[in-house]
Amino acid sequence: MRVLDISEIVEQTGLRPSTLRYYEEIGLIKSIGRHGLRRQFAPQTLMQLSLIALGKSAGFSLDEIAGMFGEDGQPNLPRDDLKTRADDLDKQIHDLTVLSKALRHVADCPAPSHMECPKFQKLLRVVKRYKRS
Amino acid sequence: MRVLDISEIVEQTGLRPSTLRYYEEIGLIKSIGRHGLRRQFAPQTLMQLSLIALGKSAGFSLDEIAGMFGEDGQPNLPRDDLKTRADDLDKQIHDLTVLSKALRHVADCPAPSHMECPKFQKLLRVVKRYKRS
DNA sequence: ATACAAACTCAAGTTAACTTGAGGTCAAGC
DNA sequence: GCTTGACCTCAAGTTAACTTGAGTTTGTAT
Repeated sequence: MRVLDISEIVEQTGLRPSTLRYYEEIGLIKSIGRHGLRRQFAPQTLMQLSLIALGKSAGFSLDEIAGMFGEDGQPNLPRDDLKTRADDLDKQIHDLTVLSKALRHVADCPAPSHMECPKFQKLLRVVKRYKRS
Repeated sequence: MRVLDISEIVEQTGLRPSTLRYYEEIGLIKSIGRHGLRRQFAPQTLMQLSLIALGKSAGFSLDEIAGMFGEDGQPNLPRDDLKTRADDLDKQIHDLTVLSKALRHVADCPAPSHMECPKFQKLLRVVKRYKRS
């Protein structure tokens, strides 16, 4: 199993070295050993970093993400938690879709001010109803 | 036009008073006057706060959101900016959708460890290809 | 053997978005 | 007219997620 230098990880992920060291410090990833001072990473780490990036973009905190990996670095979560998280995500996706549509509409709306546009007002009402639930 | 006390805003939005004062401090919202010491808000503020919440959940910073309102508190953005933002959102929606699907799949997957599941591996590859673009 | 680039450590600094706390003020009810 | 509770101000503290910087240590190339 090939080992990766921190610079290779940097290159492949676009993350900064300081970020990787920080991730290791908080236990989010682990280096597999050292070559002199230099950290060596397992190739699997790249996959972990993909998942971490994905999780972050989904709005999870690093702490939460850390909880999604087992001691071995393999993804590991009880099924119910996973479903709950997926539900949260779907909710967020719905939010974002509303917002995206709102923005696109506003961009094309001929009404002099957005608040005068009935479609925009309707979107706001939808948001409000949704947020209350 | 009725005015709203901070407590009414708190009740209707679920935000904390300190948050509202903070939002006012940074110029995100404006109070319309005072009753003694107490801030009075226009009803329109509730709509603004809806948009702010939506923007936040979409990953915008308060600074960015502040830039989306005109001096009068009406939404206000150049069309190109709006479209760019909508494109960003769609990208993020795509991300989240991938993640949601991944989570649901993992929750139901019979493979002993997730990494052994071909579907999971495919998802990771998709993520990776996507992130590179 | 020497130089050097690339890592390293460790403490301290940074930014966003709030929260907390101590002490002050006021409108309304008794 | 006095109390009280809801607000207020202002400075300082908090958390997450990193970044920066100063000084140190190598493995590799000359």
